[in-house]
Amino acid sequence: MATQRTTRVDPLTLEVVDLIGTVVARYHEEYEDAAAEHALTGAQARLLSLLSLEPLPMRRLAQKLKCEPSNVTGIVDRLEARGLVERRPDPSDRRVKLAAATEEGRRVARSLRDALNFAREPLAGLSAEERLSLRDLLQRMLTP
Amino acid sequence: MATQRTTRVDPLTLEVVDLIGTVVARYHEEYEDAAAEHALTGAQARLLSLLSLEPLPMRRLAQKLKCEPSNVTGIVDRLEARGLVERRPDPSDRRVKLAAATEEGRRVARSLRDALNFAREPLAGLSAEERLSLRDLLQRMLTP
DNA sequence: CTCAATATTTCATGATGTCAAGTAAAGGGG
DNA sequence: CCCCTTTACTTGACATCATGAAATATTGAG
Repeated sequence: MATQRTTRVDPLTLEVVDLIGTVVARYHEEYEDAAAEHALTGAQARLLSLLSLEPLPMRRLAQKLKCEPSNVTGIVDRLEARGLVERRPDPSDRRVKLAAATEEGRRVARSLRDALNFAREPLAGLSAEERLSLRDLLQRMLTP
Repeated sequence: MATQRTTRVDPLTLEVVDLIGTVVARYHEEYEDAAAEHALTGAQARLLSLLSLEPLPMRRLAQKLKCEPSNVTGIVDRLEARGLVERRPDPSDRRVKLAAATEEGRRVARSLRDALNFAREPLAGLSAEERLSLRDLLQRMLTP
């Protein structure tokens, strides 16, 4: 009874899983740090990045962030109080409010993105061929 | 002035960065889901997983979780209230409190780990050779 | 027009996180 | 031995994030 379940998974897979865990931890740390340098929380930075591409209804934001709409209300409130985001009426549906990044908001989002790209320079240590290989492996991992 | 900064980064690198972002999002989602199935939050699951290996002083937990010690107090409080973790005195230093997983806590941690390994099965779609290749690429990415 | 469905907000609640202040113990220098 | 600084942990106050339930406004179907 209670045979060792760990023996079912080969060591190489465990090693790769562990490495991915490390990548995830590193990524998050850098994201939070970059956000903090702009006096933003992680959630605020993610929302602002989404809005820097295009205005979105509150409901769509909640779907993209995988959280409740009532939560989005608070995050947008705080960004709006700082002049980074504004609410606009949707001409085609008066129930809907479109959240949109202001000029200042887009500026901050751009700066944030640059900081992140800089932080991710570790990729530069890989040759073009290796990056191609990494891209293919990640793609196959994500679309089974 | 203000030359396009995006032109400095090649499209392949951006693509890989984007894929990593997707992996990170997927990983987090699955981790939170697995934790929620055990009625744990992400933070509680991470802390319990650490303690399932060995008891640790509160201070070390804060370092591992990259947060303030006062925060760890609350998380351990909640896990202790559910009988998954207990505080023990450190014989060699009476200031220190060692947090340790209980028998039940270790059981939950084991179940959580199995659920995660199951969720990460996408790796199974890669051949041993490909997993080796992925391991090497990730390692080189992480240790520049 | 009526009524169910949808979009958003508000409120209550809990978890997480920070910071500052407090308590207790360790450890060094006189 | 007695200060005095440092260290470990807890407590309290506060902000953010997250959920769920209830309220409001609007849409759109019958």
